[in-house]
Amino acid sequence: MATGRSHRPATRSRGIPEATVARLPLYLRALTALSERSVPTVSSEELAAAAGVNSAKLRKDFSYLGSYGTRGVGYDVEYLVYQISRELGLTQDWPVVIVGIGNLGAALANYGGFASRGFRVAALLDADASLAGRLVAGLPVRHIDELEAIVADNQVSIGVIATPAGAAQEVTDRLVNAGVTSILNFAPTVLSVPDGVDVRKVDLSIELQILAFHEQRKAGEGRQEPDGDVPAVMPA
Amino acid sequence: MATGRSHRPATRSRGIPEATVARLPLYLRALTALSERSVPTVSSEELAAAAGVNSAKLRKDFSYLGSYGTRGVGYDVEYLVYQISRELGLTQDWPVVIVGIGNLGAALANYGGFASRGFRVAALLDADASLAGRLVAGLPVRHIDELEAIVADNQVSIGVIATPAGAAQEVTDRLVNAGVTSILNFAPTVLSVPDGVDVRKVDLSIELQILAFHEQRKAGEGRQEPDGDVPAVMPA
DNA sequence: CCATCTTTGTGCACGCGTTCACAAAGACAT
DNA sequence: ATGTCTTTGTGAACGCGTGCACAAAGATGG
Repeated sequence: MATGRSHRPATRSRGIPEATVARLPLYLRALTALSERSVPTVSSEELAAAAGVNSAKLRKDFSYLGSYGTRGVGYDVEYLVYQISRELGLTQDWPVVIVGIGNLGAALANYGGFASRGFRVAALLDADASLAGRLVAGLPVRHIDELEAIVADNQVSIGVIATPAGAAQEVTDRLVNAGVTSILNFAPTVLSVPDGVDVRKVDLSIELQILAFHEQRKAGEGRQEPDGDVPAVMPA
Repeated sequence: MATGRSHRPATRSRGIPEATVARLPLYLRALTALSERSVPTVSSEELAAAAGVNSAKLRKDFSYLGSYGTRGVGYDVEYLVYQISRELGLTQDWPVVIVGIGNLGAALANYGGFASRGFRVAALLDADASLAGRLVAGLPVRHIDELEAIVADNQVSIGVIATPAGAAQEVTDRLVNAGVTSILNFAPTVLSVPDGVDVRKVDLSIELQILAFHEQRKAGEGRQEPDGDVPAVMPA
């Protein structure tokens, strides 16, 4: 089994650390909000508070992009919006297909955060033929068998998987075969992909489990734990 | 403005590193799949492949929980499922409320990964009164004004926010006031919470933007980039 | 033109996370 | 019982990310 690498082991793409790249969308959102309020400039301290990060970290992040600030003044909001957008590749059009139009797929199709950032939903696909033709977010749902043609015709390079876990790998294989090189996976499965294909995973229940861990710790803070205790079930 | 800390700066809760905690749900899922296939034992190598991680990392992760493996054999699947579940606090019942029953909220309510891991949806809440009473995933949608009573009556400690960004902070304040101490936030906003309250964020569009960044890098690999060039728009 | 004040950009140190590589431990065969 | 073989558990090294703290840079006022 060719187990594809899901996420690069901290590849520093063109000198920009992965951790910084992951924060750029955060800054971009905060800056967009400032821009809509016609705020001309912003200091690292203010912007950091708005984005929920440390100001030193923010300044270091920006320093990887270049020296876009003015000492004593701060950063020009519009200019920075442009620079970050360009760096993230959001100044160009990214056609995406969403596969699996259940509740989650519909939520994604309706999500305003996509269209406003250069992402264009090229098509909604589902294996359920009875869904075909129904309008979701103004787009007709199309049958999964049209996948290859749609990807080719629209030069789609990004696919979003919102199918049940069982279908995710097959959909992935078809997407990759058709030419998709980036996949956002909402299905709770580990996907195998060839080298050169990026996969990012969003798992709804994992986050909840992490919260439960910390919540348990809070609750059991005063209480005496049996801790190293042996459970009822013993190993073979 | 009291800007609440969103995520602890790598607090090592009870000796278990945060990074390890974040991977435990991954292992748990892989182990559950093995358990369903009645596989009795599994080696770190096999399990690591199934979970999509490095085997050395997996062994080190498990070593924080204790010595649950048998050298020369591997790990007992059932035993490990139990240990990880207990560590994550999934052996107990966690009532959660979901606020904002749009497409995303409905998707979350229907998501099977919750119920199967100790999470019980105590209530679905929405500000839209016309939704009240409608059944989603077998549960009636209730009005947001019932929030405080529901949280108190069911001893809810975990809240899930799937509202539009504009409503997220107000909902958060009400949840926290009512006694919720862990929040999973799907709204694209930075939430302010008092100390002692955990917030985890899932942002649908951020992941897509990170993919776009890498995709752009792939596309522009051979091409000559102007790179440090000055854009048409100049800063003030 | 000079002094002062604000805010950036970054050198440096520290700590966490990852990975390697191997000794210890146990299973299993003879 | 003894040796071999498999696989765990972990010591140690390394690299990345974070945050402090400050010098450099520029704005602003006199």
